Amino acid sequence: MHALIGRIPRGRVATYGQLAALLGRPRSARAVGAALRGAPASLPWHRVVNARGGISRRAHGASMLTQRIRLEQEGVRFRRGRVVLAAHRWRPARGWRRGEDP
DNA sequence: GACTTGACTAGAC
DNA sequence: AGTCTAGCCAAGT
Repeated sequence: MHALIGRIPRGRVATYGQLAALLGRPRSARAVGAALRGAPASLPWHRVVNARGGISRRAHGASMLTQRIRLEQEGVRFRRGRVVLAAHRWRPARGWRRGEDP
């Protein structure tokens, strides 16, 4: 999971559902967020957004703004408060991860 | 090991 | 366009 998120390149974003699917659990998008909750600051957690490209709110409300700012600093463009997924969605190559394959 | 929670999503209204 | 609802299932209690 962490390894996967760590592979998201600068200036790109991935959705919770997308990451879940890449892990072979297409219905576990929420678990991705839950795992992110206690993730180390070293992870580019800010590159994970919801299916619409928006920043999901969490319990403390804060840090949503931080996420947007960090993304903008990486060159990610926003349109009406959402990431332009068409331009920034991460498209990982197939078969990069230690031998897995659907 | 049952019970609740929720950084999700897709579909309906 | 926004809001609600119902499935979902890994993490936390």
